[in-house]
Amino acid sequence: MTKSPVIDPRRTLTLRDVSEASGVSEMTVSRVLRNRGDVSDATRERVLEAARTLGYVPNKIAGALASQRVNLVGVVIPSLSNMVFPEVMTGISETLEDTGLQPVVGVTHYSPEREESVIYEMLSWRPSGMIVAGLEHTDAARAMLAQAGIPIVEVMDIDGAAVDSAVGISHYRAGRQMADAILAAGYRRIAFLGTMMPNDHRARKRLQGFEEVLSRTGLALADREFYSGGSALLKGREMTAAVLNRSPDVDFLYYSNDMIGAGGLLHCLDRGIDVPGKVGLAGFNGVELLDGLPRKLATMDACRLEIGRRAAEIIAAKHPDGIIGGEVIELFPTLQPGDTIRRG
Amino acid sequence: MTKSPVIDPRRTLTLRDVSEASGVSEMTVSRVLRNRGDVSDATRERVLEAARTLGYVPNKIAGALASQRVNLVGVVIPSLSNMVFPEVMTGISETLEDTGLQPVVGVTHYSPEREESVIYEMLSWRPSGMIVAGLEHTDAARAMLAQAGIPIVEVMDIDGAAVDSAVGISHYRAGRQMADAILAAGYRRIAFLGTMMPNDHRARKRLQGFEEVLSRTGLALADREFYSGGSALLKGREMTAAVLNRSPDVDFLYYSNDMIGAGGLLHCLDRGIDVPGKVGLAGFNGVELLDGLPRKLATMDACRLEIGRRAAEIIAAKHPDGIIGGEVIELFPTLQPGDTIRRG
DNA sequence: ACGATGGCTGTTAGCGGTAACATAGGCGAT
DNA sequence: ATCGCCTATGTTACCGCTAACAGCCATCGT
Repeated sequence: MTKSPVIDPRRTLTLRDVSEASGVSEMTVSRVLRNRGDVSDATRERVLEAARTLGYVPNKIAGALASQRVNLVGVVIPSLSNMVFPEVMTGISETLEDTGLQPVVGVTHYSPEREESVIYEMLSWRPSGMIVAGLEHTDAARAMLAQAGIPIVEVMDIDGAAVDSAVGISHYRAGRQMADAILAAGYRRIAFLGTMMPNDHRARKRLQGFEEVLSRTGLALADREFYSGGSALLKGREMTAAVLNRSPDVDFLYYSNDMIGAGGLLHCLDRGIDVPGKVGLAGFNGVELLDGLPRKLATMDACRLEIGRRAAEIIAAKHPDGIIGGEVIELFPTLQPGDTIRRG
Repeated sequence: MTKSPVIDPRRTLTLRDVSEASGVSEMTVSRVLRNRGDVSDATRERVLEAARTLGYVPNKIAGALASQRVNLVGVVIPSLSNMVFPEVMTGISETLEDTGLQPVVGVTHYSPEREESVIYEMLSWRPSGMIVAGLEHTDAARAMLAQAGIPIVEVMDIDGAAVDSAVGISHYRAGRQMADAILAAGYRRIAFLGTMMPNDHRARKRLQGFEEVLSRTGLALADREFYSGGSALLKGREMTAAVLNRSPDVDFLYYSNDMIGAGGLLHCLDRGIDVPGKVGLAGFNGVELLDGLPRKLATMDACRLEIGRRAAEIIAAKHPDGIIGGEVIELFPTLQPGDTIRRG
């Protein structure tokens, strides 16, 4: 607006302002503020002093455009409201901390279309890398990621084809493993309780692995119950009540996540049901919340922190020039039997 | 690197590529992609087709620099791992959704220094607005925010001086209100259990209000216990056990958040303590987790969703030219007595 | 027929930095 | 003194896009 030479006191400052205030060229100021190249101590002091008193904040937009370098890493996750993704974020942040890279979060609410648009939006800021939850994306999203020319890490899941790198666990195998443990403990009439969401591919894969093991033993799920939305703990209670009413003879409840599992556990204890004698329970995730429950729910930890760390390491690794990528890192969750499965 | 005229197939695309592929000027392409200005339908189609087949993703860095407009809103919060801030985020996202603005999250881990650096980092991207949790900041951070020339909204708390606008509740008053309710129910030997963190100013203010009411009635806290880190639910149990051992005659436990309150409640129920007859309990926040507990913990909701919404509305409101700002919106939490305070 | 009008497209000049190169001294070795 | 070389600083040319303005052409009223 103001093209007049009159100095607008509310105009935001530029390098030129600092340069004039300290009597050196803009380039020198730039060098001081980025700690790059040789600058004499006297000059450095003068510049820093000027920048400080003016309250100069550099414009990274201009800097990024000129240098073709952006210190941002896009992180695309389905949700922030269940404990799992925040913990992945923690792992990412920790690891990125001393690399100068900064995570930027986008949330998709489990919608593929939203995911596509979030990815598009993020790529338009030309980040140095992208971390995306899951392997399932729209074709357009996959194409954009593949073309972006930056490291891409798909996290949480490794059952499928990755665009570039991947870090996660096999949910399919996790489901099988839990089924094995449950069968080994002698349970036979097993019910599944989980989310309705058709786009929660990881829960789907766990269930698939789980059912495969059952059917190979000549069994099938005795009952199943789905939910969506609401307080997971409360939903867990309600679903459990529904299942136990409908199928009084079930002897095991397999939940797609720990939160509803915890609700189910509380319900069983309320009803005075013998856990794990009459009914066993298991969840998934290994959330620390469980530590405070009256009885420890059987679960499998999803290696969330570790996944975040490893993903960030891949992004931060300066694959100098030749972008290598294409790593797939499988982590192995451990079964935590807790107190809700009969001990062999 | 490649200054040669040879086309690098991995070079990222620019407007020029789309312009050449569709036979119109860059400017026209830009207009099509932004839906701005008049473009004939035929041209529009041709451009969109070209952009789609090439897989062009605009460079917002260049766009932002040229237009001096950035569709980002910085959101600075202490943590993602307790349910409260994600819910504020939800309110913000919802409201920003149809404004073209996009939230960018930064996490401070309750450290003022980290907060300062996160704010600096964010301002250097020249966002359209900033939403920052709390009113307590370093002098430098406050100065940067004040000088930024964009709307600033400080959220959660209104007990103090705002840089620009503020949306939140009075935690001081919330503490007083809870104390009134507890005293009214006849409890007299009251203990406080809360976080150690010196930078959780809101918990501090609640406690301050709480103690003021007690002391005005000639009472003082019968005991107090602090924690930091770890599973809040478990910590709640442990702290509660410690307090009940040390001070067997307390008749009320006031927790600084619902999560430890829930742990405390579970502990009391385990021990078969008469709640709320012998011992009453109350927390703070109104997290939906509580709905699934065996007994509903008394709490006060912190209006988190609403705070997020109102803050985003202030940012999104196109205060055309004349930046008005300076609004302070106080919300009023409601006391939810639940089942853990004796009913008068 | 003619300027006025309006729809559509192109041209020019930056936005605020940084890479790359150029330059001015100062100093020791020859 | 001459040269080379290093240190400290300045100059120039963009990065990829958009605001602002300048054309051009068909249509329209008179």
